[in-house]
Amino acid sequence: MNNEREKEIFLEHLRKRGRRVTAERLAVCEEIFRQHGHVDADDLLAAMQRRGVKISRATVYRNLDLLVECDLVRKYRLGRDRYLYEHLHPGQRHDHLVCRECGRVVEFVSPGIRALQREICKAHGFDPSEQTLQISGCCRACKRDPDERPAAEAVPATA
Amino acid sequence: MNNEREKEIFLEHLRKRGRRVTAERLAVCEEIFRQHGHVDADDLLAAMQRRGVKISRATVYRNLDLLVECDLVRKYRLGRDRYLYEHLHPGQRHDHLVCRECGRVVEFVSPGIRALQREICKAHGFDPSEQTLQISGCCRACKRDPDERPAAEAVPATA
DNA sequence: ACGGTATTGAGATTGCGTCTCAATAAGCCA
DNA sequence: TGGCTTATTGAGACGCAATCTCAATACCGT
Repeated sequence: MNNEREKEIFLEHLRKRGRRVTAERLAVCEEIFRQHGHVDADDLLAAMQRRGVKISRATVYRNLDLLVECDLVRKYRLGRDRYLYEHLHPGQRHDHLVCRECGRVVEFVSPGIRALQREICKAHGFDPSEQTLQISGCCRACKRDPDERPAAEAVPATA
Repeated sequence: MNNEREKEIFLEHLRKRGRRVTAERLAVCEEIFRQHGHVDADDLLAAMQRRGVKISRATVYRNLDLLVECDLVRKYRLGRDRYLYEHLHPGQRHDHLVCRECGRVVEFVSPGIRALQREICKAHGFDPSEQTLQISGCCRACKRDPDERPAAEAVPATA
């Protein structure tokens, strides 16, 4: 993983807009790159503090938004709650199945759906910047054992 | 529009679960059916109060959720903000293009995407209850005249 | 190294959605 | 129909994520 390449994208984005490169910005950038799957802002803050980084909650929010601007991070709401942030590898867009019972999240990629989305945008003269497809329902495990929920805040099984 | 048919679905849903039929429930049901496009809970409350209905905010929320349960109303977040509620005509599922500039919302239907979604669910043994596809970006009008935004909180152009 | 100015931090603030609990009323039954 | 049980309502409190405020800090062009 050459995070260097992506960090450079971030720095470039900052410079291009005359924004400053600060220790906090680099720290947020590095931390979100270290994370796998979906994290919320407080998770990230906690992780950074555990690592000894001194940074405030507001700054984490602010700088995550900067990373979203340059497409290195995706920001969305999965279930219904808070925002989740996810490190976005260039050219690896995916969508989500979310189980309402156990919270498990499964990622999937569908080139077919992607293509149809592009068609729809073209038909409407619409210039897409972000596309979110999210299917919530009941996963295989929960259908089988409606009670025995696999560890509530679940594994982001990348199936 | 025979809202009668749909109102009956609601009443049936209530009875089936031993829940009571109240004036407030009927009022929320009728009001959301009267609305076109997407409204949030407070819009709906205001509309009802304007109409002389006496009802509390909490009750609006509670009863909207009841309507969501029986698939007469869809509840989701469009941009990033609050929940939006939308009267759902049976068998007319659609998805949304949302313009980040002017807020305009365009609905579209894609049977092809629907079919692919079903396939994906099947492949994962996933039992879907709600599917949301949302594409945000820049609409034709805003691309043409980046400044002249058509009436901020926009028309739900059903194209 | 200096100075102008963007950025940060700590805590206050906002605002949606939910919860609380006493008062009310729906609906079953005699 | 009237009485009784219990779900539902209303008013306001509450929780909580995200944003905002503004003085202190530190980035970066000169």
